[in-house]
Amino acid sequence: MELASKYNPSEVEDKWYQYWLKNGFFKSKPDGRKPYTVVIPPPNVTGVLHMGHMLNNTIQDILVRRARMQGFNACWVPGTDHASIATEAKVVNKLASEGIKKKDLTREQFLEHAWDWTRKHGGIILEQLKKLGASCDWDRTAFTMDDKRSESVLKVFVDLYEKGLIYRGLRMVNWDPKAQTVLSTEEVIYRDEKSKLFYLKYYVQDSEAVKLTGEEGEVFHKDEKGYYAVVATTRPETIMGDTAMCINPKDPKNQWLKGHKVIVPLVGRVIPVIEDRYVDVEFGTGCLKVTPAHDVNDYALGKTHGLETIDIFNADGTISEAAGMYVGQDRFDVRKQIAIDLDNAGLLEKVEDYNNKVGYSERNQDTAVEPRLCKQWFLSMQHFADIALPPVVNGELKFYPSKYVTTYKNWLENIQDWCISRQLWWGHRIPAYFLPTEEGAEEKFVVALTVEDALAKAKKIAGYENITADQLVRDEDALDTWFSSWLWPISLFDGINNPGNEEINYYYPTSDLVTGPDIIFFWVARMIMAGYEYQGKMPFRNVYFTGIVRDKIGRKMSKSLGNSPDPLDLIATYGADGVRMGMMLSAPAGNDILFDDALCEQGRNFNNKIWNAFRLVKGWDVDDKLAQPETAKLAIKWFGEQLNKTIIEIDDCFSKYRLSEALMAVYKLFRDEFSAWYLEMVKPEYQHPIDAATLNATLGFFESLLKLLHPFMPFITEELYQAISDRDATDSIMVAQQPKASSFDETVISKMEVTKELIAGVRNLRAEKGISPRKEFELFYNGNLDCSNNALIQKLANITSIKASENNIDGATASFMVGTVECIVPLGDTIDVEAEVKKIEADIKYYEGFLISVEKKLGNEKFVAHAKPEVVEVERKKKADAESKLATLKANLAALKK
RNA sequence: GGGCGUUUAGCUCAGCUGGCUUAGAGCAUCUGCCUUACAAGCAGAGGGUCCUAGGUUCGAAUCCUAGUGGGCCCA
Repeated sequence: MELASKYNPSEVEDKWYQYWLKNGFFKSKPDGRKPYTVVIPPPNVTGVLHMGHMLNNTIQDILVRRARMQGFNACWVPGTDHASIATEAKVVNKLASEGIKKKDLTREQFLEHAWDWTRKHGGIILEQLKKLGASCDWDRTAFTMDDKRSESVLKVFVDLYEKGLIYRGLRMVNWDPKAQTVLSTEEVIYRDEKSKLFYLKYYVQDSEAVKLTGEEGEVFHKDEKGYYAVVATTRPETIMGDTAMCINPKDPKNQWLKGHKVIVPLVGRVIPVIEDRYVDVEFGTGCLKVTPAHDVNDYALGKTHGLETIDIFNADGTISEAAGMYVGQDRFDVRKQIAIDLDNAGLLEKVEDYNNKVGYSERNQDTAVEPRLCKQWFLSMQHFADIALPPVVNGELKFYPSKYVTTYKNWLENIQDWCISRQLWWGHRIPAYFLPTEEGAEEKFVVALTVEDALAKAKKIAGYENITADQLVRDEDALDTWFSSWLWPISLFDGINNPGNEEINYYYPTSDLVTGPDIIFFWVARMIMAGYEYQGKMPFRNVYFTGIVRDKIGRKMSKSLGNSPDPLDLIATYGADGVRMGMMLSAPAGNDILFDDALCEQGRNFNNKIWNAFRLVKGWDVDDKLAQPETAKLAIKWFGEQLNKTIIEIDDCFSKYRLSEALMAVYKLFRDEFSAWYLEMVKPEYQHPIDAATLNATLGFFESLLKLLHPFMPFITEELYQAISDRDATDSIMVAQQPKASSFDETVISKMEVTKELIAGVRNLRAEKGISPRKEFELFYNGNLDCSNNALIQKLANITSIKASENNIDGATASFMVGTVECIVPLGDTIDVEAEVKKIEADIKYYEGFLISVEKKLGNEKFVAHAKPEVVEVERKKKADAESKLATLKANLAALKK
């Protein structure tokens, strides 16, 4: 059968994926082998496959496929994440487009819509991953809100509450006014923003009583209405919530304000001037307005100084009744309006441009986060920091690249309690039940897995002995999505509900986690915490942090920029193998990858190279009676050693998670050593048969190469593995074993390097002189040449004989150096003396320069005295070699000039 | 503002414990070639102030100090 000269991935990829699925090669169940476990970072149910997923899952698949081929029981567990804020937002928007408002629905009705959404979109990414070749055990596909995972989450909540680690507290939290939910500190993104600094006048109430100190550095303001203080703020709309003004007790500018009261501009409220060292003397005027309900630091000041808190915002970011003015208007509209009103009232001293950082919601990136006082559920984190820090710091659990250990350490050493409640319906509803209480009395609640348990617990509370189930009101809020994700490596094996079961014992701790550094706190750190808390062991042994996929000019890929290619289009164009290779070639761990279609093109081209090498080998006819030529014996011996050497190199790269280097090693092995050299060495003459021994050895090498390539390029390697010889129905490359090597013969390889150099020298000469490769030459040499590969030199350089140089070779010659050996080719009358002289002179110049640098070293007594003897010896050898080369070159030059 | 990486060819990066033939790879570029597996290919070539300035050392891309540019994390 005639094979096309170009490889067509689209014809083979689906076929082999179906074959793998049909034969259950992706499935894993506990057995006597060692496990190799990876849990997928669950993609959002709202998402579609993007380049980040491509990179991340390609890496996971490479690791998993390789482990499987090393005899491990490889298990890659797929799944998706319910992503409460993002999904709820999408569902709300979808309903809005149908004219349905969330508040018109009951919780149950809304959740029905959300589940519909999830059923419709949730599996899309996983289906797309199959196109990439992902070898996940699909029977294990999980969802963070399926029954087992939900039960695990609620159990853990109850358990941590009973351990006293979960508490309810009134705190200043980050509020997303669009999603109308609280966020954790990690979900706030700070961005630089050009804004304005407003300088507001706060008149002193008893202006007549003001006594200036007259000290140096004093700054006061006075106009016809009396003395006033100036407060600089970026948020003038919050003055309705001001309950104090604060100065630094040591600030000479403002000593005169001590003990006075000032009047909030426009509002007219009289507030005290308090003193606290917290105030930055250098910022603005040194006078700080204190709004305890709307700023974390102000809240702390309010607590210390016993200030009133006035909450002037509604949940949606509009001004509340409590503010007394601008009620119902949006916070940013009010900022503009109040500046005008203040100015008109003569209460605005000045406005300056100012750069500051504003926090935005991670999920609604157009929405500025509002600090807000709320009662929320928190998880105490100190305990978790204490158990999660040591294993990473002492290297028991490894990060690749290791620089992230520092990031991790810094975070854990400055840990803050984790706000785990969200004012959302889509998610795990908090298993807490409130008891009826008097108006204004402190809230009472119980935490329990079921209403029955809750009732039993409630009845034990004094005064509630006769409470009934319908009097219990379950908390409306849901848990932060990460509160389920952090259990992922345990809950996937049902280790929370069913501790010590066969699967958790076998698969846990998992082996490698592959994820982005952006979720090191959200997810990685918290999984480590949960791992030690609930299993007493690390959740994974190694974490591989990928880089961020950017476009070729370094911009992050995003929907709004439209600079992200559709991964499925790429696969259609270059083949999954081509795309996988393109991504991996330039993706060292932790480094961002600047993605360019050209990378995939390189991948596709390499696929084609493999395909054509196969076409060549497949095209040979075998003749059993044919004796094996000397050249083939030499080639086979050498390539066997070269293969072993590269296998060791690849093993080393994988052990350090240097995947792109491992791929580069196997790429060069296939393209340069195997295709460019080995195949040329063993290739029979055109239309001649090959001997059986050489063909078998070649097919064996080819198969080894395919196995080495398989983790990177699963489809083409299966296609060729199946085509290279007849296989049983279940003999797949993906369950074959990787070739192993423990040693190699370096002398065989270095001898061949000299041989290759010599052949290249002859080929170069031909190219330079424009002499056909078909014209045969004799070759003479001067010096100590190892002749064991001469047969190969003759074959590949088209040389009739190789002889030690006699003194006089008839006619003109051309020569080149291989190491210290001079190679001479008689050229008859074709030589260009002038060009040859030029070339030799350039060589002489180089070696003279080199010799000087070496002699400088050796002439330095201190070098000879201090350096290690081996090092000195190497320098002496360099010197001798250079001198010998120079002697030869100079002799040639003299002969040419004669 | 605090902390942590990073800075090597046009681009992306190796370069480990200081010495490895006066600095490497892949890609890109340029020049030849439609040579019989492969033009999605082959054979060559060019391309460097190893960010700067000091220091340590017989010897620095490599170690130290300060700084520049750029990045990330935290506040």
